Amino acid sequence: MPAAAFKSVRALALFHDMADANFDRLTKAAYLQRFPAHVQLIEEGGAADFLHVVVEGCVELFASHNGRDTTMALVHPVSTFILAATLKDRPYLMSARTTMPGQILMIPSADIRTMLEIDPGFARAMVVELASCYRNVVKELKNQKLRTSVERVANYLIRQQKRHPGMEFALPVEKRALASLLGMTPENLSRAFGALRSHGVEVDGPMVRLTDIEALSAMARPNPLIDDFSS
Amino acid sequence: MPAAAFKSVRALALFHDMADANFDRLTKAAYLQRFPAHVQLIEEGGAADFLHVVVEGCVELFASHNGRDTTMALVHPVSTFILAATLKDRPYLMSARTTMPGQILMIPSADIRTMLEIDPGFARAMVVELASCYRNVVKELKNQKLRTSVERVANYLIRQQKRHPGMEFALPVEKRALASLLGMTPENLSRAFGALRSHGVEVDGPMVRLTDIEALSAMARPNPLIDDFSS
DNA sequence: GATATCGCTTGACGCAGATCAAGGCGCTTG
DNA sequence: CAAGCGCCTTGATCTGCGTCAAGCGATATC
Repeated sequence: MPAAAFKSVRALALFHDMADANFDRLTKAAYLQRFPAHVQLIEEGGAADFLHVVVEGCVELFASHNGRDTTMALVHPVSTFILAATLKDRPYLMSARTTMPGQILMIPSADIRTMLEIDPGFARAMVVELASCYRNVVKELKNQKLRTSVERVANYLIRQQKRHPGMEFALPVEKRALASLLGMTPENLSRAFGALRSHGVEVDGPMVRLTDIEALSAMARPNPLIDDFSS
Repeated sequence: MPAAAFKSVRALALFHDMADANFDRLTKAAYLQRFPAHVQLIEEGGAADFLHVVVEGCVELFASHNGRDTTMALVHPVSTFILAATLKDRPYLMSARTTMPGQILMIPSADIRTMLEIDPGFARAMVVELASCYRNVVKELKNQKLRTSVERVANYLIRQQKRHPGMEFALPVEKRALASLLGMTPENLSRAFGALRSHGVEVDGPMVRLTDIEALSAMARPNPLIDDFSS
């Protein structure tokens, strides 16, 4: 594995407290692979043979049922996904596909489970990581059940703005995927952007500028117990 | 703590691998309390001072935002709730109230976190427990995003039926709470029951009889990746 | 035993958001 | 450069579900 990738994975909270020897052992058994855009990495219902780490690019987690399907989350570098299935040795609950070219590190699940037994630091880090994942899904569920679609869009934009230093930022994925993540159709996302124009939202292709955060916040009513993905 | 309660808590997977001395220490610092029905135990946003265990009765987890509120989960004996907030030492994301008289064991969060450091068996069990919680919320999110309200009701009934040996069973909570859990209004839950009559669903007060599981399943389309809460 | 209260049901209505259809724009491809 | 395709937008229409309002039955209260 290239030194840069090695270093960035090592820096993850999940692997930070791990003994050096154990981390080396884990990465020796792992594969770092490049993928083009729009490649399906895992399929819902399949066996959880690998823990995946997005090193570069972006991965969309989605789920299907009865012909419908919905985006569950977007995973950005550097973070892991489908940790829980790996640990429980249970089928994946979500499928995953790349949204752009990137690099994925795949670590055999069996090695992760072994490491859990022998490295207490890793076990503790895992507890914290899983607790965070759990809380993030709970927030997403609250977001879905307690807000209208326009409110979800508005709060999404505010959250994105906070991650970016400048005045404007680019949507990280296609609008159709964003719409699905927010639990709405692409048509209604367009209309929502239109409705938010009067609250200082300017959308031009993938670029977004929020010219009046005050006004936008007043209608969006952000709530740390839903929107703060770091707590 | 009475022997019966002690034993049932000890039997939880979460505490099963823990050293005896550590479990004793944990329970010594804990409070077992009786509560009447409809008492709020914790408030969303509050500090996570205790890990709670439902020993008897039933607890409703719910969340509020902007005047709306929604039931997030129903917790039956014997299981823990708000594990993640306890571990991360972060504010609760959900409020909790009893739906009937019962007993709750409250273990100081600080003790749980200490135990995580010193008892590797506990840390491992915690990983598995959190992974299960995470997967259950993911399933709930899929349930919400991929199904109509009538489908959610139908699948809920099928799930309940599986837990009960006999021909009929009682709804575990008031219909209004059930409606909220299923992401709909009480009015629409009534109408959904009406619509399901033609699929062999007979509802009389809190009692439910499914006279034609085949027909019900045909319309509900249960899916283990959404409905199987044990995997 | 009359009355009030609460949980549930039923009907009428309105709205948010899905669906259907058409058209525009920027990209790729020959 | 033209043709074709994918993504997005806009408008028209449909519908699932929420809201509002009234009524019903069981339990509680005096």
